[in-house]
Amino acid sequence: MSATPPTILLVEDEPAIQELLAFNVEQCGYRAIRASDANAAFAYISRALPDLILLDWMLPSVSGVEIARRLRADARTRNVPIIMLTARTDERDKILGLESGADDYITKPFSPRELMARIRAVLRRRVPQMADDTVRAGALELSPTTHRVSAKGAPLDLGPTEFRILHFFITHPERVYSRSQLLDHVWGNHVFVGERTVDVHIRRLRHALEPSGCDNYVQTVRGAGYRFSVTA
Amino acid sequence: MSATPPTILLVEDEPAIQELLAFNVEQCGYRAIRASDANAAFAYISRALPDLILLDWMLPSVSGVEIARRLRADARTRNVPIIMLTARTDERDKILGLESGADDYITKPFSPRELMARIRAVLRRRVPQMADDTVRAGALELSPTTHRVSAKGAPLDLGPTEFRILHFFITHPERVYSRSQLLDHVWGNHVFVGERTVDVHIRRLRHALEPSGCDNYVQTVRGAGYRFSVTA
DNA sequence: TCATAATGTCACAATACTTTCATATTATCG
DNA sequence: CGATAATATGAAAGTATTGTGACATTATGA
Repeated sequence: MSATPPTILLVEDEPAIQELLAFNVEQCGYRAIRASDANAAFAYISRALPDLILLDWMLPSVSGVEIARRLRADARTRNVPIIMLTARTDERDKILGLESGADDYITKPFSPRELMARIRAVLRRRVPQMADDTVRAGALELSPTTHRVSAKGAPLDLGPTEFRILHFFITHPERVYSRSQLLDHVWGNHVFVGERTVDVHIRRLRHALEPSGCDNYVQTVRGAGYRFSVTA
Repeated sequence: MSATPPTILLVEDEPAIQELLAFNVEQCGYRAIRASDANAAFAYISRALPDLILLDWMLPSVSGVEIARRLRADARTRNVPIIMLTARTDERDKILGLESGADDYITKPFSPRELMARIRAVLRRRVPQMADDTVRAGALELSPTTHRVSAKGAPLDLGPTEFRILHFFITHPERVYSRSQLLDHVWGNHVFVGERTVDVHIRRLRHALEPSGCDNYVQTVRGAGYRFSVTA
């Protein structure tokens, strides 16, 4: 989250604009990957999934719309957020951009501020942990920026790992995550840590939530993993 | 989803525009709920979550931006898509709208076509990510991702095997499966488990379904096996 | 550097679940 | 209607999964 900055793939053929994008993106603390055509873009994507793709509408050979369509067709890349860059402003284009599966679009010339606002907005809804918003669930309140947690207004003392687990849970409620999924999401991809370790940290998290009665938000789903839910 | 049309909550104080929105929305086959201020909106939301919220920027007392912020902060409402309706077009407004967590915005006066295209786009990208792999049969609802089962809305408590059996049944209704076929499909191929074991789990499944009266969905076909069917 | 906190791992306890088995109940057919 | 086979049911034994406390190891900060 704050340890590894979100990676943004820029697909843009004009070097000047590509440079401008990269500068702004990195200015905001994101990692920028450059690609000047569809081939380069897919080459990168096949190796690692970016957290977001900035896609130029007009590209040599394969267009941005076509790239977006292909990304949406593949299960692996289906959920990667896409922001479309376009010079046209008329209504049909907007609609096409949205219909093609882009999460948002922005028209050239764009202001850096607007670009960044859109990037943050898209990241916030697609990768909730990435946005540093204060999140709430039931009686719990967690603020990533101040790194504080409170239950019913009373401050809680959590270790770093418990904090990250709770943050992940609050931003991904109602869904069961296996131990290995939690390891991937909270610890980082493919760590060499035993799965039972998750149990222990879940236990510590529950222990910290116990005084406020919020410990039942963290639910065991036998044979499947854990689920965070405000409702029993 | 296709059985019950998506519900769209309209938060708009001007009656004329509210009516216009409702007309268009219902024209598209959605269900429109009207609210003319923040109180009415939250009153509805506290009872049931809409599939999407159309939110006017300018509202009496509590603004649309403020409403969006509150919705995004709470885990329960965090994932409800929001489209912001605004009369202003200048950049700062756009940014505020996005920062507040809106999924999209549209400026007044809007064309019905654009409005509908945006609604569809937002619904398309938001719904599939949340567990809409939920399967239904009669009064039953089962969601693999949240690992929850409910009958007539009331949550059910099932063991792992019963959960898998019910999942298999709901996705393979109206057909008789022998005990060994069930063992293959639910337990896994060629397990060394006695066939009578199936009976026991069927019994437990029925037992769990009994309070809701759904136990007769699981039917015995003497000499052949079991069949799942909503109709007696 | 030392003191302190955080982390991961293990062993064992506590549960929840599965399977089997013995027995009761029900259906089917002569 | 009775004999027989198939299914239902309850409970006990067996198995797997999860909870928990203690401890060694590794970061972190004064």
